[in-house]
Amino acid sequence: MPAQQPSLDAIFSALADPTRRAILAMLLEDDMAVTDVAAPFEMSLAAISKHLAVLAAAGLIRQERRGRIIWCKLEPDGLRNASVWMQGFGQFEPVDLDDFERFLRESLPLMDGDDAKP
Amino acid sequence: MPAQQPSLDAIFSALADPTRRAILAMLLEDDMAVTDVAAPFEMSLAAISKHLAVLAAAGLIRQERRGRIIWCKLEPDGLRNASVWMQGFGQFEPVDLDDFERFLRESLPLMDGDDAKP
DNA sequence: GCTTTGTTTAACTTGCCGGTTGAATATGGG
DNA sequence: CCCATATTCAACCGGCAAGTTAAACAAAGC
Repeated sequence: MPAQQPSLDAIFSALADPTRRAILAMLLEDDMAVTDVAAPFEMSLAAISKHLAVLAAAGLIRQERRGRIIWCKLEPDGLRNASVWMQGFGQFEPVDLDDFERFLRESLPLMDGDDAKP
Repeated sequence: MPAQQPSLDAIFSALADPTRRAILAMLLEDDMAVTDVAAPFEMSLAAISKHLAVLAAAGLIRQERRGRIIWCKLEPDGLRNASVWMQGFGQFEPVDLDDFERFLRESLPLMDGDDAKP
Protein backbone atom coordinates (compact mmCIF):
# COMPACT_ATOMS: atom_id res chain seq x y z
CA MET A 1 0.00 0.00 0.00
CA PRO A 2 2.33 2.72 -1.27
CA ALA A 3 -0.33 5.37 -0.88
CA GLN A 4 -0.52 5.85 -4.63
CA GLN A 5 -1.10 9.35 -5.94
CA PRO A 6 -3.98 10.69 -3.88
CA SER A 7 -6.80 12.48 -5.62
CA LEU A 8 -7.67 16.14 -5.53
CA ASP A 9 -10.89 15.04 -3.88
CA ALA A 10 -8.95 13.57 -1.01
CA ILE A 11 -6.55 16.46 -0.72
CA PHE A 12 -9.09 19.26 -0.76
CA SER A 13 -11.55 17.58 1.54
CA ALA A 14 -8.70 16.88 3.93
CA LEU A 15 -7.81 20.56 3.86
CA ALA A 16 -11.42 21.60 4.33
CA ASP A 17 -11.36 20.81 8.03
CA PRO A 18 -9.90 23.46 10.35
CA THR A 19 -8.66 20.89 12.82
CA ARG A 20 -6.71 19.17 10.09
CA ARG A 21 -5.27 22.43 8.83
CA ALA A 22 -4.21 23.25 12.36
CA ILE A 23 -2.51 19.88 12.61
CA LEU A 24 -0.63 20.54 9.40
CA ALA A 25 0.48 23.90 10.71
CA MET A 26 1.75 22.24 13.87
CA LEU A 27 3.64 19.63 11.91
CA LEU A 28 5.17 22.38 9.86
CA GLU A 29 7.23 23.31 12.87
CA ASP A 30 8.23 19.83 13.89
CA ASP A 31 7.46 16.15 13.64
CA MET A 32 5.20 15.00 16.44
CA ALA A 33 3.80 11.91 18.09
CA VAL A 34 0.08 11.33 17.85
CA THR A 35 -0.54 12.04 21.51
CA ASP A 36 1.32 15.31 21.29
CA VAL A 37 -0.60 16.31 18.21
CA ALA A 38 -3.82 15.68 20.08
CA ALA A 39 -2.83 17.59 23.18
CA PRO A 40 -3.91 21.14 22.24
CA PHE A 41 -7.31 20.04 20.98
CA GLU A 42 -10.40 19.55 23.00
CA MET A 43 -11.55 16.45 21.25
CA SER A 44 -10.77 12.85 21.97
CA LEU A 45 -7.54 11.18 20.98
CA ALA A 46 -9.47 8.79 18.77
CA ALA A 47 -10.87 11.69 16.81
CA ILE A 48 -7.41 13.11 16.21
CA SER A 49 -6.20 9.69 15.20
CA LYS A 50 -8.89 9.65 12.53
CA HIS A 51 -7.96 13.11 11.35
CA LEU A 52 -4.38 11.96 10.99
CA ALA A 53 -5.53 8.96 9.00
CA VAL A 54 -7.40 11.27 6.66
CA LEU A 55 -4.34 13.46 6.21
CA ALA A 56 -2.20 10.42 5.55
CA ALA A 57 -4.67 9.05 3.01
CA ALA A 58 -4.54 12.39 1.25
CA GLY A 59 -0.78 12.14 1.10
CA LEU A 60 -0.30 15.23 3.22
CA ILE A 61 1.52 13.55 6.08
CA ARG A 62 3.35 10.31 6.74
CA GLN A 63 3.18 8.31 9.91
CA GLU A 64 6.00 6.02 10.79
CA ARG A 65 6.22 3.94 13.88
CA ARG A 66 9.37 3.93 15.89
CA GLY A 67 9.16 1.98 19.06
CA ARG A 68 5.69 2.40 20.43
CA ILE A 69 5.13 5.93 19.36
CA ILE A 70 4.13 6.91 15.87
CA TRP A 71 5.76 9.93 14.37
CA CYS A 72 3.76 12.19 12.12
CA LYS A 73 5.67 14.22 9.62
CA LEU A 74 4.58 16.59 6.94
CA GLU A 75 4.74 15.44 3.33
CA PRO A 76 5.01 18.73 1.49
CA ASP A 77 4.94 17.09 -1.91
CA GLY A 78 1.39 16.03 -1.21
CA LEU A 79 0.22 19.56 -1.69
CA ARG A 80 1.91 20.10 -4.98
CA ASN A 81 -0.81 18.76 -7.24
CA ALA A 82 -3.44 20.80 -5.53
CA SER A 83 -1.24 23.85 -5.59
CA VAL A 84 -0.61 23.48 -9.29
CA TRP A 85 -4.29 23.06 -9.90
CA MET A 86 -5.20 26.15 -7.94
CA GLN A 87 -2.64 28.47 -9.30
CA GLY A 88 -3.83 27.86 -12.79
CA PHE A 89 -6.86 29.88 -11.90
CA GLY A 90 -5.15 32.92 -10.67
CA GLN A 91 -1.80 33.71 -12.18
CA PHE A 92 -1.05 34.83 -8.69
CA GLU A 93 1.84 37.01 -7.91
CA PRO A 94 4.67 35.08 -6.31
CA VAL A 95 3.66 34.19 -2.81
CA ASP A 96 5.12 36.14 0.02
CA LEU A 97 6.14 33.88 2.83
CA ASP A 98 5.41 36.65 5.31
CA ASP A 99 1.84 36.50 4.19
CA PHE A 100 1.84 32.87 5.12
CA GLU A 101 3.35 33.55 8.48
CA ARG A 102 0.67 36.10 9.23
CA PHE A 103 -2.00 33.77 7.95
CA LEU A 104 -0.92 31.05 10.32
CA ARG A 105 -0.91 33.38 13.29
CA GLU A 106 -4.42 34.45 12.46
CA SER A 107 -5.84 31.04 11.81
CA LEU A 108 -4.11 28.90 14.38
CA PRO A 109 -5.75 30.11 17.60
CA LEU A 110 -9.20 29.30 16.36
CA MET A 111 -9.19 25.73 15.37
CA ASP A 112 -12.93 25.36 15.62
CA GLY A 113 -14.39 27.16 12.68
CA ASP A 114 -14.37 30.71 11.51
CA ASP A 115 -15.60 32.86 14.33
CA ALA A 116 -12.76 35.16 15.16
CA LYS A 117 -12.69 37.06 18.40
CA PRO A 118 -12.88 40.73 17.40
CA MET B 1 -24.23 41.04 1.23
CA PRO B 2 -20.76 41.86 -0.08
CA ALA B 3 -19.68 38.25 0.30
CA GLN B 4 -17.19 39.23 2.96
CA GLN B 5 -13.90 37.38 2.98
CA PRO B 6 -14.84 33.73 2.74
CA SER B 7 -13.15 31.25 5.02
CA LEU B 8 -10.63 28.60 4.13
CA ASP B 9 -13.25 26.13 5.29
CA ALA B 10 -15.61 27.34 2.60
CA ILE B 11 -12.98 27.51 -0.10
CA PHE B 12 -11.47 24.11 0.43
CA SER B 13 -14.73 22.29 0.88
CA ALA B 14 -16.01 23.95 -2.26
CA LEU B 15 -12.95 22.67 -4.09
CA ALA B 16 -13.33 19.20 -2.65
CA ASP B 17 -16.15 18.32 -5.02
CA PRO B 18 -15.17 17.16 -8.53
CA THR B 19 -18.30 18.59 -10.09
CA ARG B 20 -17.49 21.99 -8.68
CA ARG B 21 -13.89 21.79 -9.84
CA ALA B 22 -15.11 20.88 -13.29
CA ILE B 23 -17.40 23.89 -13.25
CA LEU B 24 -14.50 26.13 -12.33
CA ALA B 25 -12.47 24.71 -15.17
CA MET B 26 -15.31 25.41 -17.57
CA LEU B 27 -15.64 28.97 -16.35
CA LEU B 28 -11.94 29.41 -16.80
CA GLU B 29 -12.54 29.37 -20.52
CA ASP B 30 -15.54 31.63 -20.57
CA ASP B 31 -18.37 33.11 -18.57
CA MET B 32 -21.49 31.00 -18.78
CA ALA B 33 -25.18 31.01 -17.98
CA VAL B 34 -26.40 28.56 -15.36
CA THR B 35 -28.22 26.41 -17.88
CA ASP B 36 -25.14 26.12 -20.03
CA VAL B 37 -23.01 25.25 -17.06
CA ALA B 38 -25.42 22.46 -16.24
CA ALA B 39 -25.59 21.07 -19.76
CA PRO B 40 -22.60 18.68 -19.74
CA PHE B 41 -23.53 17.14 -16.42
CA GLU B 42 -25.90 14.30 -15.84
CA MET B 43 -27.47 15.74 -12.76
CA SER B 44 -30.44 18.03 -12.38
CA LEU B 45 -30.31 21.74 -12.99
CA ALA B 46 -31.24 22.36 -9.40
CA ALA B 47 -28.23 20.41 -8.23
CA ILE B 48 -25.92 22.50 -10.39
CA SER B 49 -27.61 25.61 -9.11
CA LYS B 50 -26.71 24.55 -5.60
CA HIS B 51 -23.14 23.85 -6.61
CA LEU B 52 -22.92 27.31 -8.05
CA ALA B 53 -24.28 28.76 -4.84
CA VAL B 54 -21.57 26.95 -2.91
CA LEU B 55 -18.88 28.27 -5.23
CA ALA B 56 -20.27 31.76 -4.92
CA ALA B 57 -20.40 31.55 -1.13
CA ALA B 58 -16.77 30.50 -1.19
CA GLY B 59 -15.94 33.55 -3.25
CA LEU B 60 -14.73 31.48 -6.17
CA ILE B 61 -17.28 32.72 -8.68
CA ARG B 62 -19.68 35.62 -9.05
CA GLN B 63 -23.15 35.40 -10.46
CA GLU B 64 -24.69 38.48 -11.93
CA ARG B 65 -28.08 38.64 -13.53
CA ARG B 66 -28.48 40.34 -16.84
CA GLY B 67 -31.91 40.07 -18.28
CA ARG B 68 -33.33 36.75 -17.37
CA ILE B 69 -30.14 34.79 -17.48
CA ILE B 70 -27.56 34.77 -14.75
CA TRP B 71 -23.96 34.89 -15.80
CA CYS B 72 -21.40 32.97 -13.83
CA LYS B 73 -17.87 34.24 -13.90
CA LEU B 74 -14.73 33.12 -12.24
CA GLU B 75 -13.41 35.18 -9.34
CA PRO B 76 -9.73 34.30 -9.40
CA ASP B 77 -8.97 36.37 -6.34
CA GLY B 78 -11.07 33.98 -4.32
CA LEU B 79 -8.38 31.37 -4.57
CA ARG B 80 -5.59 33.58 -3.43
CA ASN B 81 -5.95 33.05 0.29
CA ALA B 82 -6.05 29.34 -0.10
CA SER B 83 -3.15 29.42 -2.48
CA VAL B 84 -1.07 31.47 -0.10
CA TRP B 85 -1.92 29.09 2.69
CA MET B 86 -0.94 26.05 0.71
CA GLN B 87 2.28 27.30 -0.69
CA GLY B 88 3.60 27.98 2.75
CA PHE B 89 3.90 24.24 3.16
CA GLY B 90 5.91 23.53 0.11
CA GLN B 91 8.09 26.32 -1.18
CA PHE B 92 7.07 24.90 -4.49
CA GLU B 93 8.96 25.66 -7.57
CA PRO B 94 7.25 28.30 -9.67
CA VAL B 95 4.17 26.78 -11.17
CA ASP B 96 4.33 25.72 -14.75
CA LEU B 97 1.16 26.65 -16.56
CA ASP B 98 1.64 23.71 -18.88
CA ASP B 99 1.31 21.47 -15.87
CA PHE B 100 -2.01 23.05 -15.23
CA GLU B 101 -3.11 22.59 -18.79
CA ARG B 102 -2.27 18.90 -18.64
CA PHE B 103 -3.94 18.59 -15.30
CA LEU B 104 -7.16 19.97 -16.66
CA ARG B 105 -7.14 17.66 -19.63
CA GLU B 106 -6.70 14.71 -17.34
CA SER B 107 -9.29 15.67 -14.81
CA LEU B 108 -12.01 17.20 -16.91
CA PRO B 109 -13.43 14.18 -18.72
CA LEU B 110 -14.15 12.36 -15.49
CA MET B 111 -16.24 14.64 -13.43
CA ASP B 112 -17.51 11.86 -11.23
CA GLY B 113 -14.72 10.89 -8.93
CA ASP B 114 -11.21 9.64 -9.24
CA ASP B 115 -11.15 6.58 -11.43
CA ALA B 116 -8.82 7.50 -14.20
CA LYS B 117 -8.44 5.42 -17.30
CA PRO B 118 -4.86 4.14 -17.28
C1' DG C 1 4.29 -11.81 33.32
C1' DC C 2 1.70 -7.90 34.52
C1' DT C 3 1.00 -2.96 34.08
C1' DT C 4 1.50 1.27 31.82
C1' DT C 5 1.75 4.08 27.80
C1' DG C 6 0.60 4.97 22.96
C1' DT C 7 -2.49 4.29 19.23
C1' DT C 8 -6.12 2.21 16.65
C1' DT C 9 -10.62 -0.28 16.04
C1' DA C 10 -15.50 -0.95 16.69
C1' DA C 11 -20.03 0.38 17.40
C1' DC C 12 -22.93 3.99 17.61
C1' DT C 13 -25.12 8.98 17.12
C1' DT C 14 -25.70 13.15 14.91
C1' DG C 15 -25.65 16.45 11.44
C1' DC C 16 -24.50 18.00 7.06
C1' DC C 17 -24.08 17.27 1.95
C1' DG C 18 -25.35 16.07 -2.49
C1' DG C 19 -28.90 14.52 -5.00
C1' DT C 20 -34.02 14.20 -6.39
C1' DT C 21 -38.71 16.17 -7.73
C1' DG C 22 -42.19 19.63 -8.02
C1' DA C 23 -43.71 24.14 -7.27
C1' DA C 24 -42.54 29.06 -7.24
C1' DT C 25 -40.43 33.27 -9.02
C1' DA C 26 -38.51 36.34 -12.47
C1' DT C 27 -38.02 38.10 -17.17
C1' DG C 28 -38.70 38.47 -22.17
C1' DG C 29 -41.37 37.81 -26.37
C1' DG C 30 -45.44 37.41 -29.22
C1' DC D 1 -51.99 39.06 -21.15
C1' DC D 2 -50.15 34.54 -21.77
C1' DC D 3 -46.61 31.53 -22.53
C1' DA D 4 -41.99 30.00 -22.67
C1' DT D 5 -37.39 30.32 -20.74
C1' DA D 6 -34.15 30.73 -16.87
C1' DT D 7 -33.27 29.98 -12.22
C1' DT D 8 -34.18 29.14 -7.54
C1' DC D 9 -36.87 27.37 -3.41
C1' DA D 10 -38.81 23.79 -0.47
C1' DA D 11 -39.32 19.37 1.16
C1' DC D 12 -37.48 15.24 1.30
C1' DC D 13 -34.00 11.13 1.25
C1' DG D 14 -29.70 8.36 1.61
C1' DG D 15 -25.11 8.38 2.80
C1' DC D 16 -21.12 9.78 4.69
C1' DA D 17 -18.16 12.45 7.89
C1' DA D 18 -17.01 13.75 12.44
C1' DG D 19 -17.50 13.11 17.02
C1' DT D 20 -18.23 10.05 21.22
C1' DT D 21 -16.99 5.93 24.47
C1' DA D 22 -15.23 1.51 25.35
C1' DA D 23 -12.48 -2.16 24.08
C1' DA D 24 -8.46 -4.10 21.61
C1' DC D 25 -3.73 -4.18 20.19
C1' DA D 26 1.39 -3.15 20.52
C1' DA D 27 5.55 -2.14 22.67
C1' DA D 28 8.29 -0.84 26.99
C1' DG D 29 9.41 -1.11 31.73
C1' DC D 30 9.54 -3.08 36.11
